[in-house]
Amino acid sequence: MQPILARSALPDAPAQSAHDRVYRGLRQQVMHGELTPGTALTLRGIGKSFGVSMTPAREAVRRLTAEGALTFSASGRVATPELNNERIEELASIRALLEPELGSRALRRAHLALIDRMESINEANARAIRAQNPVDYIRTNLEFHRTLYLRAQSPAMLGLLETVWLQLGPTMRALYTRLRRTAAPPHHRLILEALRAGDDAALRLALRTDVTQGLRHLQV
Amino acid sequence: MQPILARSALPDAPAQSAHDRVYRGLRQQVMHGELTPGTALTLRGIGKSFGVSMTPAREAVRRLTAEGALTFSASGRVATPELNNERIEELASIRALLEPELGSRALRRAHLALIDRMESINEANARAIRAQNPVDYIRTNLEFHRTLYLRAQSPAMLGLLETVWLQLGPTMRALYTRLRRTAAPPHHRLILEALRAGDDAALRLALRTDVTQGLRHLQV
DNA sequence: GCCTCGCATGTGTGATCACAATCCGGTATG
DNA sequence: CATACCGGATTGTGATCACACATGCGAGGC
Repeated sequence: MQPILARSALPDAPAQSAHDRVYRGLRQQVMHGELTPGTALTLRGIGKSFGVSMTPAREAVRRLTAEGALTFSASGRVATPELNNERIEELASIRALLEPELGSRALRRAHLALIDRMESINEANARAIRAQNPVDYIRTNLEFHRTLYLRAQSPAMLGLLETVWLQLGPTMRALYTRLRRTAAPPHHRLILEALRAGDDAALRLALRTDVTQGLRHLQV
Repeated sequence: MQPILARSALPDAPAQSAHDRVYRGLRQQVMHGELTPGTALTLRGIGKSFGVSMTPAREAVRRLTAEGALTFSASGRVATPELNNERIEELASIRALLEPELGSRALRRAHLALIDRMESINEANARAIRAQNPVDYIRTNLEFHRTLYLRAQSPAMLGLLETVWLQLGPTMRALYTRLRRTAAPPHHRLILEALRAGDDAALRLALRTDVTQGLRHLQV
């Protein structure tokens, strides 16, 4: 069964140029944790794997480094970021700040169909866990949150949040393989219950703990 | 007298390549309100004004559009963003979310020298108002806030905030010329007082009102 | 006088190239 | 056996070019 995917927020619309295809492709690889921290990339390599020259690859990389999805070494070499604990905690606290706010804004507009959709994504998330598939797990987990936040009608805030997700992508992948979850994240149920009850305070709390819980047990 | 300027947070350090010079130059022009909303730019024009070819200009523009400092029209034309009221309010609410948090984090580490520095920047801000100089006004105003937030030791959060400032740059310029302030922003005094008193709640409130006040009276 | 069509100009895009810096092998040396 | 060194291969950078397309101005028609 095909999971229902909510469209991403940042890249607004169609716009199919070569560098844009490369950008979206790389962005997805990073955000969904297909790359582990410290993975080295080369412009020529990126270009070849997307069937384009260096020029569009360079532009895509510029965009992604601007969003923190990739880092430049001093000599201009590009790689996925290796975050220290301090930075991870800071990014987690930003999530803990933004996500309850987005959830709260979405709450007023959340109708039953949305909750059903989230429920279905959450089941796909549980399947990914059973299948020990880290990429699917990360993807469906973010999908779950994004589906809610899209209802907040706050594109700028969602864009900022996706930037944070992007920075955490490779780290989340490394984290996942380290602790090998076997059960679904318990807070997703709480989020859904709070949504159904229309309880703002409970929703904020559930989102906050879901975010901090996932990243707390990390010792790099 | 030369105002004391706190270094920006995002572009970490030295790194002097051609595209980086262009990036920093454009970024400053946008953030400080040297460009009004809707100003059209061309890659060749940018390149010429910085003495480089199109290539570095293109990369700088990509970075800046990724941060929301510039927008692409459908045909790839680049211009400073023209924000609608909805977007302005959203960005203001993001500032109202992030800035009290950053201020609160800085409060614990704020010593007297920092407050003195902010006082001095605030005087420069008042001078810019008397001189009817919008760019200096915006620059010193942001400098005032950034000087405080740098103490929060939260580079990722400050980076996100600067992205928001960047998006608001041209709009703040347009706003400034519309309402022609004649007095210093009243909330800066409250911020300084809360800092001196070490009062977290008062500081959060003062920052929040300073941010929302400045952008509330805007009807585009 | 106003609108429409068409062409000249301007503009972004992507490919290619030359170049300098960096990295990474192996080899020689202590 | 470990370490320093050297040279070839790899990599990012910036310039330049050809091309397709959008834009806008001017001429012609209504």
